[in-house]
Amino acid sequence: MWQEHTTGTPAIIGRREQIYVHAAQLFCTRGFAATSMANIAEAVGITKAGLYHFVASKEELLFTLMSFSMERLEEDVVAPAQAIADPVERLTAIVHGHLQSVMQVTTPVGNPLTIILEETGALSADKAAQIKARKAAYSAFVRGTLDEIKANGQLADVDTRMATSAIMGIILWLARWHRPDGRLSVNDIVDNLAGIALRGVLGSGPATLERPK
Amino acid sequence: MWQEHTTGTPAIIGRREQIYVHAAQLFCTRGFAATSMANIAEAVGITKAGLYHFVASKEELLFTLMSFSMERLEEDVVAPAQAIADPVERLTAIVHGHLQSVMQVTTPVGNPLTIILEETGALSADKAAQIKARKAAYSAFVRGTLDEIKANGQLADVDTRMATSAIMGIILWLARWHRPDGRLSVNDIVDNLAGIALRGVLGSGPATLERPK
DNA sequence: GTCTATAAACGGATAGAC
DNA sequence: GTCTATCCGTTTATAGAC
Repeated sequence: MWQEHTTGTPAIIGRREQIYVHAAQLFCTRGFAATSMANIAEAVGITKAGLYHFVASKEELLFTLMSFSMERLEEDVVAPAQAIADPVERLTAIVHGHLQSVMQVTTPVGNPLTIILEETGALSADKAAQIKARKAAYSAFVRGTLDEIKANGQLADVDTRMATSAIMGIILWLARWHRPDGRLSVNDIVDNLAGIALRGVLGSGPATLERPK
Repeated sequence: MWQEHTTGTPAIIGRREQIYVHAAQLFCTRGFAATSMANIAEAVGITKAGLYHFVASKEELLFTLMSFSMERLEEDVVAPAQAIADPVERLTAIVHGHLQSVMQVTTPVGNPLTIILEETGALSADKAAQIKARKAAYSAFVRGTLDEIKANGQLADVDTRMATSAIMGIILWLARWHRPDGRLSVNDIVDNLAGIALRGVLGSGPATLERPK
């Protein structure tokens, strides 16, 4: 589906794929509500009516993109990590995998597929519930792994919900700001951020930090 | 300006303040583009035309809120931290201060003043440039502090831009998910997240982390 | 599959009465 | 300071020709 993934041979992608790529970029840049179907049609190079030959509605288009995004996360990040028994190793795989996944598609507007996942407010109640449930399952997977690490005495003295939030924050913020023309390589960015996240949540002795007075 | 700040005596706040509070909450929940002036008027309890007696335009309303939000950050977080000479102490104050600031206004939709700062795309070019410049100044302040820490050999082996991003991600993600009815106290959340952020970026010996194969 | 044309509703913003 | 009424551009979505 994603144009950037095609390599070598000239990209031959159908109208449907073109629509998804351009819609995701526009939703990401301007936001869902500020993007009109006419904007998307123009980006693709067809008319608004032509666009409706492929998609039933603007909302269905967003839902399709969100579902695809969650599918990538589940298949590319969660599934491989689930095969890892050791929780510290598993957490390392999750953090690196999710960061890699975010960096894999680098557009001038960040990572559209990750960013549009925050537009659940634009979906009808039942569609929003579906996406939220899949997000909650991912979050529970991360927290469960942190719980195991804590049970093994390998976690820093932190609440596992807070640790999950911190890790998510680091990853999702990357998706917002990263641009393909950056100074650092993909691997450098992943290593830096994963290092900070893992060092932050994993215990390395009883070194506690003081709050400022 | 902010309703939650009033204590003791019954809150007597003017129309203008009511408008700001409700607009910020709506912009935060639905997004700027998805919020109509009629929505805001209804929340305040006046008509759309009545609303225009107080605000010149929808965009000016957003800009006012964003400017106020940056003012709070600069006065409540940056200014006190600038008085601290030691860079590690200063970073600790910044992280705790910013987290406290985010937690100070806790609505059922997170922290509106922080979240609406991501709507610069809805502003005209010159207004957007003003807000972006103030954000960049804050970011440079954090990174400069990290540079000093690195020069003192007290930073983990990370790029200071990446460390800034990680810290921001942790704080901004909190602003998105936190709800006032939570299980943990404000201090617990601040301490947990600040601990993770500081432990992540500060060096505690040459303990490097390996990437998964 | 893509177009022109158009329906029906909603958006920001204003005029002018009270 | 708040209202009713209204202007006018834009929006989602559809009808129907080619």
